[in-house]
Amino acid sequence: MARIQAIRGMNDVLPEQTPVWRYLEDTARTLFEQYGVEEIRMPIVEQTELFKRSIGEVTDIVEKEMYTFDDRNGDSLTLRPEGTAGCVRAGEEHGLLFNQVRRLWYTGPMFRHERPQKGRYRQFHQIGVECFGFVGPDIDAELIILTARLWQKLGLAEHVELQLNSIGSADARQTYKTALVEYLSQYKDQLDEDSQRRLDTNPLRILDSKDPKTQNILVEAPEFADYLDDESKQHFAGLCAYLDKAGIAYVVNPRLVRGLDYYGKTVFEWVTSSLGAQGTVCAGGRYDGLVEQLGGRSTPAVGFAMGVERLILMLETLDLVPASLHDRADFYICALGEGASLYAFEVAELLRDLPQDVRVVTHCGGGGFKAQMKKADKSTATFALLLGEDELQQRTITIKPLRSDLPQKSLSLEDFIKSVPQML
RNA sequence: GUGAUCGUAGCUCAAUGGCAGAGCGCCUGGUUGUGGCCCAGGUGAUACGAGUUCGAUUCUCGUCGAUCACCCCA
Repeated sequence: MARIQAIRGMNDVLPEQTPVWRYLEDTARTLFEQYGVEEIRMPIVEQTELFKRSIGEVTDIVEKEMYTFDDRNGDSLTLRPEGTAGCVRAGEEHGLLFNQVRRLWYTGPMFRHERPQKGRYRQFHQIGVECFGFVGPDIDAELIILTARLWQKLGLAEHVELQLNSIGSADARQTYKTALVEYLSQYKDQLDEDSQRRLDTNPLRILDSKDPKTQNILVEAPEFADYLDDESKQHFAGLCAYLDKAGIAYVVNPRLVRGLDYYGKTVFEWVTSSLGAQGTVCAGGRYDGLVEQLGGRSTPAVGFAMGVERLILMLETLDLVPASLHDRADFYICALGEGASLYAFEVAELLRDLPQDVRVVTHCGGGGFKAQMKKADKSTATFALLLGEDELQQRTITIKPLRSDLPQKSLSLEDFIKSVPQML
């Protein structure tokens, strides 16, 4: 009797959880509309090549974390590990990026074959925004201001910190990378194992190594700020000016780098200490080279993605989920006897006909009033409607308030329906 | 991919190399038409597979899964 289970790291979102998910999604959606950001929906599967070309061949994501398989016709396909590549592909394919500006957002599942732990799953969800065609730092600032407003709305503002950095132009990064490798190579033996490996693969990553000895060596390392190109410097200064004016606090973290190859200039992360090891809840940056790299015309771009599971985890641990989210019924209709049950359905449909989207649960499955009332209580309904022989004969409704001490009363069906708008 | 801890009822947890317990939940009754509180009764479990043993839920191994951390990342 081996039961079939969900795939490791791929979670069901149960009815108790879905209201929180919707709360987050709705809040974000409303906010995006306030900023003129349009929704786009992309497929979950893309050609493997798309991710190799955008994320970078030597990144961990591409090397060992992608769900890649051959289609029946032999094409190599991959479950998307992130949203940016697909968004660029779609925008490019449909001419959305040609000679114009765009603000786009999307949400959905992403897939990475990692070992699951708190705030990290194999199927996880992101809400992302990507903006195309804007060169200046104003759009970078706007995106950060947008996210800050989202934390405000969700009550998370006190629990997240904005970290900011500029990783400069590709040339500046290359020059710095060479200098860093040269410096670190002197101490190669003293570096931790992972950092020794990264010396060849991704030296910038060594900067945020957690190993104390490595951190010690880094104290004397060349500073990236000294290698930053003038254009990136100005861009960064411009961004900071916008943020200062908007009153948004940030920490410049010179060690902040990105795991994906396509970033340049602005990078930022919103981090929290309330989630354990997975502290990043939202991260993004500028990627001016990506569109061209994927075969399009050179187009400046900047974007970010939020980790939905991580944000929900935060809302739950910090007890910031509004209790009202779990209210899901206005009326629970109890009926005793066959005739009354038919009457109950009639009443229920009349209620649902009303213009204000009344939420009605009819009791199905029989049983006495006592059992039905228990269900009514559990249903979160504000009122129980009791229909028995008397009500059926007289075409009346007995209304019992469940969340207050007000007495129950009986009304004619017609009067009841009329009074519903005042009741809710 | 690496390491540590761990899998007992729908949920949270007990216990034992020899009949597996509780609380919550759920069902019924205490009210032939009334929820919450209370009382009584009922329901229901050792992840899967091998091994050791007279006997394994307990000991060993494997598989699957969970949790936390590393790695990586949202």
